[in-house]
Amino acid sequence: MAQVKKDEIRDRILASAESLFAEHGYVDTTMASIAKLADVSKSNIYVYFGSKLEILWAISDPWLRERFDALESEIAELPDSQSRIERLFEALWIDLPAERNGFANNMMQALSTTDDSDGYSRDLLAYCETRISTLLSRSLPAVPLDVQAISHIALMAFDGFAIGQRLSGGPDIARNSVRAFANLLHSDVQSMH
Amino acid sequence: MAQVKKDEIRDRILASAESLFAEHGYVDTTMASIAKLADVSKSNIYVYFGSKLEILWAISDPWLRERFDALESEIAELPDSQSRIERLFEALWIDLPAERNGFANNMMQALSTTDDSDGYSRDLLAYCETRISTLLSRSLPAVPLDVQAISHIALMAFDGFAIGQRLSGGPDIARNSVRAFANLLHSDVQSMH
DNA sequence: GTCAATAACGAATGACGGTCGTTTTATGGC
DNA sequence: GCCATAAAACGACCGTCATTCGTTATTGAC
Repeated sequence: MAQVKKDEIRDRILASAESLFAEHGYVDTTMASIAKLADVSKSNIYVYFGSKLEILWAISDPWLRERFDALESEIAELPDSQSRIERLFEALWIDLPAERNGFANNMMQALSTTDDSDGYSRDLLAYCETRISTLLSRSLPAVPLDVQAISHIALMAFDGFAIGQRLSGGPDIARNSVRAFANLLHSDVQSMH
Repeated sequence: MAQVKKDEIRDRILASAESLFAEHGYVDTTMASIAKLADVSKSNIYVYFGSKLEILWAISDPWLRERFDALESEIAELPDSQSRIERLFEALWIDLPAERNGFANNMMQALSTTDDSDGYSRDLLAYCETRISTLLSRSLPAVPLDVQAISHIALMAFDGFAIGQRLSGGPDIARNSVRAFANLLHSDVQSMH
């Protein structure tokens, strides 16, 4: 009995925001620029999304889920424990933080400035941690150690790598970290046999 | 030959900002409120500091250095490797992120939103990583593993714990992470003997 | 005491996220 | 096909904030 929200407009807003967030970062992207690129009035964006932050999560959520799905398939193909673990942390600490011009850093901007009032963030992070736990369990030949705690550390470090992406000294350090951590886990599990 | 900057004014500005950042967080603290509490005009703050961000670093820098000094003394007193390592990660992942109402999160806000143009951040982070490396080397009974890489991971995870402080599920998870990681390192080094 | 450099100030300025009042448009009942 | 209406869409506007500007007041050297 009235006009109805169009998926196409919603998608245009998301595509516009995604592109601009990736290029300039979350804080340096204005609602005006999102509106302009989407060819929609600024105020109309608020018909589709409650806030700028909500747009960010609407982009981040499916992106992360998709990346974890892809990673799960990829890891399942790998033959041995060592390579599975290494691939897991490589994806989490190198590939994901670098993807789409460091898009993950936008999530860190949001997480660090948000006042927890968004249930969003907590849920999404919890989801990620669960996925990491599953991947880790499947990657190891045996599961003697506290997988949940290790997964938590891995996720916390992901935050750091996401932020550090444009700062900390190049990809070499990250690569060493991946190798060192994988070795640590691997040798620990080995020693239990 | 002219009026001169007064240390007392500078200190008042820093004290005011420190208190407000701790209470409301970096983004929710306004220059106006800093000025008011310091009993200084807003514009005069810019005589002493180039920007709001510069104030944050002027507070963070000595704070971190002092905390590392204190931690170093504290760890030196501990009798065995296991307790030294645990204390190190407890300080880094629990105490420091919680201190002063989550002040470390303000640094994360700054790091994630800054455009690297500040050499500040990079230097300070490098400094922290060096301190962690030293502490880690001194805590372990032997140093077979890649201490630098492990320190890097520890610092990256610090970022995550600093952000997660107000989000992630309570202190229990962090405490488990500390224990799990300490065990991991400890048993790894042990196995080398 | 005078001079010049600059600390200190109050009043702008420009951007930004978000809201408001109004207009336009799609839709379902007739 | 037409009307009533709810909601999408819009442009103007608001409040807030970091930062800058033009001016005044203070200081130390001579």
